[in-house]
Amino acid sequence: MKCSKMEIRDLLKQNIQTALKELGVDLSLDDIVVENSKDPTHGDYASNVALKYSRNFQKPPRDVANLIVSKLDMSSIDKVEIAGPGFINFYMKSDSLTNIISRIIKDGDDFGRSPKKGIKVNVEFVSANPTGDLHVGHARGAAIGDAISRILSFDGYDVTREYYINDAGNQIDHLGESLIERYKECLGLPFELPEDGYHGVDVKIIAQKIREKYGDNLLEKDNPLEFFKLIGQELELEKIREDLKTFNIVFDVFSSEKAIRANGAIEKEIEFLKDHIYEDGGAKVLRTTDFLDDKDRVIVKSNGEYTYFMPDIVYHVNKLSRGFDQLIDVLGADHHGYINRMKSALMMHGYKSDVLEIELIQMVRMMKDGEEFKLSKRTGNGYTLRELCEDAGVDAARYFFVMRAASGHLDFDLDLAVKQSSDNPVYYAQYAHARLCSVLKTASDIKIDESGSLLKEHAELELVKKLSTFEDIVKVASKERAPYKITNYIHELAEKVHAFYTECRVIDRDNLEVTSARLGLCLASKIVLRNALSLVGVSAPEKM
RNA sequence: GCGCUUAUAGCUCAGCUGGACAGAGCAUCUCCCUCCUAAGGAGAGGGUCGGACGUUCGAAUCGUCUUAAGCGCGCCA
Repeated sequence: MKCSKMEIRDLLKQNIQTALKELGVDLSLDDIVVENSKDPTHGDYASNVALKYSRNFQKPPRDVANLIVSKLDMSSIDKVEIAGPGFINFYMKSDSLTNIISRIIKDGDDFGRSPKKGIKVNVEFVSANPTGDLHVGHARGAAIGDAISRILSFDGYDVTREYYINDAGNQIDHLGESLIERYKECLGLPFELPEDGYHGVDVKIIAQKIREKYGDNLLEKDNPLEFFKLIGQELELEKIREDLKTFNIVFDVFSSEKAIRANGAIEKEIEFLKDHIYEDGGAKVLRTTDFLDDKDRVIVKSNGEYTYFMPDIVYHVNKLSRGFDQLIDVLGADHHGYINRMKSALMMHGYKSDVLEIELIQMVRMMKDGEEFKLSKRTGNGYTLRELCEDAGVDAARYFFVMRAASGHLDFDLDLAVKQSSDNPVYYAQYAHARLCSVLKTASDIKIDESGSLLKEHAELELVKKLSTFEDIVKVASKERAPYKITNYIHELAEKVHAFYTECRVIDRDNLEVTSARLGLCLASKIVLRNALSLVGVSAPEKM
């Protein structure tokens, strides 16, 4: 038997590579494609090398395929077929497929995890202004940002989750002003909410809290606005932190714009960039068109104020100065115009354009009874993350947000998310896990066979094959920053588990050998399902 | 006007970076619990991959053009 440390696909690639070498063609492993056959009549694995490189041989693809096949090492292969225009289909010996089971059981929670790469990645997400509750748009960014972080970390990156607080802009001024008016309202004084202030009930609640905590005389302070700004923001942030915590997300770093601006950081940055800056009508403009942008960007307005872009440059430079090799910003899709200007600014610092990667998240439409809704029935305000967690549950919410490619719009079907049935993909997957746990528990007195050598039923081998692709899926999801690949995988794996469960009865007291082997498969499947679910922040219940 | 994104089954989406008859899930229709959780399984119908041209042995995938939708283009954040 071959060494089991490697995936079968990689073994086949090597096998083909050496065969080609003997035929005088040198290819790297990356040039050789071996895929899991979608169609079982095409074997377990298939390769198109003969088609792809038939030119090198100046022979028809099928002849090339024959040549390659004649040089293959057949020790782990049951049979090989040449099909269609020249595909090589591999049928593996079943033990070479099933010996992954022992490896999964041995690695447990770490199955699929890559060794540390020593690469530091900063993932910035949510970064909502502390001026109100998180809404569903933030929630999708949160779910995706956190899932990306989990996946990268599992794939061996050193990940820091960061939240950027815009606490220096005039949003906070508006918050302070609104709070003062709401505070007056609490005291029974005449009040008038500022036009561009925050009119929501949540601000009123915070005003009440402030009154309860700090008393009725706050307006007599020297600078009540500063006070309300500061306290208000603190309370808002506290709320956001709590909501994120119930959403199962914990940030490593909260960065404050104010702190980053301190000590003349902006002025120093302007000095640093001076060769790329010109004046136009009293404003300072950054020549981003020298790099990737299609338009130069104002960084200092003619009235001397900074645009939003300016401190943001400082912030990104700050992040890089903290030693990160890679920055990832998870932003709403409406920020796409922002990508090239920020990259340009970083390039002025000598960074390559791809140190910063921006994941754009498309809008979420909340659907109920087949219709879109935006507002909460209870408060009349925007529908918040907190309400979503209450209505749909954290697991369903996180799964749904992540289940589609970030670049696409998402229709969030609340009815479906709440439904406890097979239509609901979250329950489908969790149920598969719970079923496995249930079997393992019922048979806890029976020894588990980890070799997999007795597995030969179709449903068993299908499941095994699915298990063996997990490591590959993780790498792809990591590379593409694509959590939805994980949920797709979860669904496929759950499918195979359910099929196996119905087709193959596991516990048979009269046939302990087969029972043991199937228990091994159950355990391995349970482990992989759990690991996959944890990558998207969804729990794997033992019982449902 | 310029730029970005999207277009695949009635609906919501995959399609592994060019391959073998385009796949799931909902929804519709059949069938399956004397047995480890039926919150499950097996099967059926449903598509000229927005349109046109091109590159290639081979295109949903790459290129150009075109149509439609969303978004961005301010000394806004």
